[in-house]
Amino acid sequence: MERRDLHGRDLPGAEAGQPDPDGVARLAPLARITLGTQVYDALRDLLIAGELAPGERLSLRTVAERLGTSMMPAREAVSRLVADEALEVLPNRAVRVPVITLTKFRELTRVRIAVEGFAAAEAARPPGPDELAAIRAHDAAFRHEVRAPEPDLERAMRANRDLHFAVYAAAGLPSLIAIIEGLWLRIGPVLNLDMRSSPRRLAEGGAEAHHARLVVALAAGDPDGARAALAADIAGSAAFIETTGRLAP
Amino acid sequence: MERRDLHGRDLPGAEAGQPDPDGVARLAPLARITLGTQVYDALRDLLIAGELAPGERLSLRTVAERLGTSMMPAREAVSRLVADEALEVLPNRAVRVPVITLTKFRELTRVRIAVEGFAAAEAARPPGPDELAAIRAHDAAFRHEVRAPEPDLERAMRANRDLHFAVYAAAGLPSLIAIIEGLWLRIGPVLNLDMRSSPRRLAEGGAEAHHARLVVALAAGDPDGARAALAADIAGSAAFIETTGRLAP
DNA sequence: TGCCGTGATCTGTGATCACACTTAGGCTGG
DNA sequence: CCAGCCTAAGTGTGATCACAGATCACGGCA
Repeated sequence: MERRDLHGRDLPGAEAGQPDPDGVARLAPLARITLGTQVYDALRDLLIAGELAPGERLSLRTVAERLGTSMMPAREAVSRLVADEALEVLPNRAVRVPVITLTKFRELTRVRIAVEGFAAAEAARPPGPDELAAIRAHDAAFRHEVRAPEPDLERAMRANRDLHFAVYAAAGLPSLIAIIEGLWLRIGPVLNLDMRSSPRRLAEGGAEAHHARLVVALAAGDPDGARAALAADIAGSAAFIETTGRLAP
Repeated sequence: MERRDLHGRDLPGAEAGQPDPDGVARLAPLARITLGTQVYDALRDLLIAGELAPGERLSLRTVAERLGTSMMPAREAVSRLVADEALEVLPNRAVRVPVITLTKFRELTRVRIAVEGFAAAEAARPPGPDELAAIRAHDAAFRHEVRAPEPDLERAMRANRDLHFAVYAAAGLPSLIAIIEGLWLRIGPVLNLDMRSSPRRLAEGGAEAHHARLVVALAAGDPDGARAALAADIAGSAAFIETTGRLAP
């Protein structure tokens, strides 16, 4: 779903099998992967997966030691996450994952509906055949996981995420994807934490139906339908989160 | 326009005049302003103002020395700006202002129209009286500056920026403002650099007329009208930039 | 018993040093 | 005269040290 998700550098393609005419020409420039970036990705995954609860405090030294590096890469990673508002520094200089208030959550939801809805609409005019195929695959994976007698929450949420970002990728606007990733980074903790606490609700929110409508609209090249379906999906999960009442006032 | 723009800490309000009953109670917590943040703000202003040309290279040591700090705050500032995609590190580890390609510019423009257009629509339902007054003031300042016999480019662009962000602030969605600031940070260099090279074009782009329509729509509580006016404004200035042909293919 | 000073400990911030790597310029050898 | 290497200056990255400020628990005073 994301440009750094492979957690490694681009394969230089130097398999050294049979010699390749102008093989060097197809060498991609090595992806710069610094320690700071690796720490950033690690913390980022923890946040999106909801493994860091809102309000939980972080320590640069602890993070550094846990990941086997010095304090410097941890510093860079944390300061980047603070810039993304995925972490915050209290006036005491303490670093923690932000506690989202109810009003802030609603605000983020409105912004998500606008931005992600726009992305879905753009994806619908029209998506390429392989993009549509990828979307359908993630949709099927999500449906299969949710309908299973023993649903694997982890896989279901990943399928949901992959489905969403496959749609956004089909919009062909990379800068929009970066924006959406920033939004997910901020709602990830509350969203996935609550989901984790009550797994079966995953199926009840109507996500399955929304996804189905979304795929149909995309395949039909119907921007407004795609936007509406995605907005309903977001609104549905947001409403569920609000019912859990775990948000600060 | 922005939460850090004052470049200083909140006045503690301790004037030590006549004693104030529970005066300590009204002390606001001091705003945390680190050196790294100050460097970040300084570079940020340079970028938005177009004083750093696309392709221009930066050196941590140079920045640090110029601002009278050690290398550390410069590192933090630059890494944050890289995270915002307002700067980029080449595979050579060199840091420079990104050169925007024509396709990238068009993509950013489409995203801007969607996001900022949404903000304008939200601002129109309806803006508070003082918000509307602020918007009108910035609009008047811009018009006055553009119509002057000897237009001050600097002031005109600042009035334009203040007008836009006053509208976005009226939408009441802080996270949306942060997103838009990130977008402006990336188009700032190309936009303001080209504007600077041909000052008089400022008046020709029709910005004045678009602003007028925008203000009317906002006052009338007409979301669609506001969105359309703002979209036309963005599209107009983008079209002008493209005609200068300074963008990389 | 309740409260406030006080110490050790831990926090983020900034400075400084070490290192691998890139780049540009001058020199040498043809 | 030109191509080649090769040194020297400059780059970002990472580690380590120093320090002011915050936190928390213990112990003594009221």
